[in-house]
Amino acid sequence: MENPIRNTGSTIREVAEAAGVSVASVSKVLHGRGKNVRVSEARAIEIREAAERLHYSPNALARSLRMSRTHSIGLIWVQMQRIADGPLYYVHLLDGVSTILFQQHYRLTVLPELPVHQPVRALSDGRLDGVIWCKMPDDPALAEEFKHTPLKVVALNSPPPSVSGAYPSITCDNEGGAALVVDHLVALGHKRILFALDVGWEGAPDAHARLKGFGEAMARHGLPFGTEDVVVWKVSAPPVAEWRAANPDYTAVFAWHEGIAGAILAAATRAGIDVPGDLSIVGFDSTLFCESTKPRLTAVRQPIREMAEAAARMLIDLIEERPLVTSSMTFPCSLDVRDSTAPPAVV
Amino acid sequence: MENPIRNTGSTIREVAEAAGVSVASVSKVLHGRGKNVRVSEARAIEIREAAERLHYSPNALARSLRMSRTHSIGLIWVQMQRIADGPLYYVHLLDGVSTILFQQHYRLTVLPELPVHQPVRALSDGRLDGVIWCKMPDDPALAEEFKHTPLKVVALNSPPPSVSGAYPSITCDNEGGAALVVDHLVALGHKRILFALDVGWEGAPDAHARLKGFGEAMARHGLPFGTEDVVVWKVSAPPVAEWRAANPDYTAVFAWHEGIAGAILAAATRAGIDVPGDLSIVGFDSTLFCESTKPRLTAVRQPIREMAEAAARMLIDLIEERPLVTSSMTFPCSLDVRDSTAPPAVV
DNA sequence: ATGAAAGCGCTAACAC
DNA sequence: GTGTTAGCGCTTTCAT
Repeated sequence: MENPIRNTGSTIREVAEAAGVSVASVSKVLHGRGKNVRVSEARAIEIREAAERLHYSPNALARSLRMSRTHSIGLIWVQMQRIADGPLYYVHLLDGVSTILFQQHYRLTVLPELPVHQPVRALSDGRLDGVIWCKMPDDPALAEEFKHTPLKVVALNSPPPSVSGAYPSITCDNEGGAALVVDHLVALGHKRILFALDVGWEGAPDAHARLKGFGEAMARHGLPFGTEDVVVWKVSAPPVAEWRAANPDYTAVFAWHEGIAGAILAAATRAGIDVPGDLSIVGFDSTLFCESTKPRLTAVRQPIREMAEAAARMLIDLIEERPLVTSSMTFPCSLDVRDSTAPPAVV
Repeated sequence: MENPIRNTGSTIREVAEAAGVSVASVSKVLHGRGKNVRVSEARAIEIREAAERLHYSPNALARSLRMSRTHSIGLIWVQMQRIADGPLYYVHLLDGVSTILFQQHYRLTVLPELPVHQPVRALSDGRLDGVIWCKMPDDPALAEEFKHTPLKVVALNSPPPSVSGAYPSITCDNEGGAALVVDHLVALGHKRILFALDVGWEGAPDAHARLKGFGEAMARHGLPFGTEDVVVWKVSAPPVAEWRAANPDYTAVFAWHEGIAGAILAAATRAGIDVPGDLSIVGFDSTLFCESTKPRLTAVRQPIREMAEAAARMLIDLIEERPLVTSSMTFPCSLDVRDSTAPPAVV
């Protein structure tokens, strides 16, 4: 490209020429920078007029290059896919993040994909002042990358970093949330409960934490729980009928997220299994989706909006070099009991 | 800021020095630019090694400044507010736009707010290659601004620009969608139908188009329709009970979007009005929300995801200066009949 | 109060 | 093949 097409209007230099002054004065008047530059009111007026006449629009790229500051932050949510079709987790997340960001005059760039090779380095290309990284894996390779970049990060819904204090981290109490489910089901009279993961997400830290909390709560109630009680099913076709036929003693299913819970519910209904009469189903992430199923899904609610807001605030503090109040926060979960759970049928 | 903190790692110059070559060679090897520069394989290897050693990360800002190209596009959806709580229109929109963008290696910046004064100029600051502008008003002041900026725009769900060919425009057939509603209600036996707008959105072009289509369809069926059949209600508290008491002859309500439809439904239920027995209710934008109400809402579906994808494709064509196939597209709507409409009670 | 000039990191034309 | 250099548009120091 020999003559790169200008994608901005006129430049500060053109304004300076039109007004018969130096670029320094224009910069001072139009953007209030350059504290050693003093401009008389008469000149200032001429400058503003010239800028108006030329439809001047400052080039933010040039400014950012100079200042090493973009006022844009990135939101990383790998595997987000079709957010409208799946769990509404990401929607609430986006809501919370954007609320704070815009109110603080930051821009939001969404990054649903990352280069597999050296993602941190790729992010450190100057365009972003910082990133909110959702479900960041606790990967030593990433930690190594962080050492060589000044990129600011806060982790959201990620496992605690193995190097303590490596980056601030915001999570919900996944284990406590899982315990809530067990307590609820046990109180209803359930004794044998299946835990369902979905293909492609088996390694998700959230999933692990929920499974862990589940196992511990079962133990606390003196109930048996082992690897045979965990399945990994495809959201597109959970083999509920087959599983049911082979395992008639289970009376409840706890799905690690509400999307797979919905899929299991649908499959059960198709197979003629009554929910909650024959089988209780619970999900994680209580969203609009849980209201739209039939029956409505009992689910754990994590305060994702508040968590996202906290993450955004923390990141801005980090960027603007304000001291951090806490370097990590854990939010409690609660349980929204709806219509997909009931006492087990008396056998 | 005297010593702006570098927010990127090492520079191309440092790599050049480390490898004992010129910056031109580094640029060529690392980014494949500079077609007049040829580099031997041996040198290339040294350069790559040096870059690795220094954890080099190219500065995208500098590159963009030089190239006048950022590979970022903006999505303008003013008044988006809490997307998770309201109609899911914006979620599907985001879904469609991001799908195409990421697949074409563009980044997405979301802009839920715009400066009231000279928004176009503010957008033309070099950071965005183009924008998808949702519900852009047909404002002469905007048109004037567009004349002085090279910013690429495609309008989504906006009225056709008064200056023809000013910018590509993508809409759904709002009038046809409204007609679908009337046809459905009339077929059920309804004769007197209320049209509901909501406070703050009375001026929305979409709302107008739907109202227009509604009136025309009523006329086509030989049914009366006038200003007395249109109300502007607050989503937070639609006065359904009062209206009902004063106007017992209406048997159906057509709300211009599903959010207000849901609010009307809730208010009716609270007032002891049976839906659809006493009153049928229809909304516009058939989303997950319509599945979550009780009864489920009959609503017009606009293919917003496809529209958003088309807008993104068009914008990229514009930016990359490929000839445009069409400068405007209108997508047809359909009607999702659910449980909130039924024949009117026989009086 | 004002201007000249250096430089942020990069690309590409041009010279050798 | 390879290096030199002139910008992209801006901020800021330093001289006047």
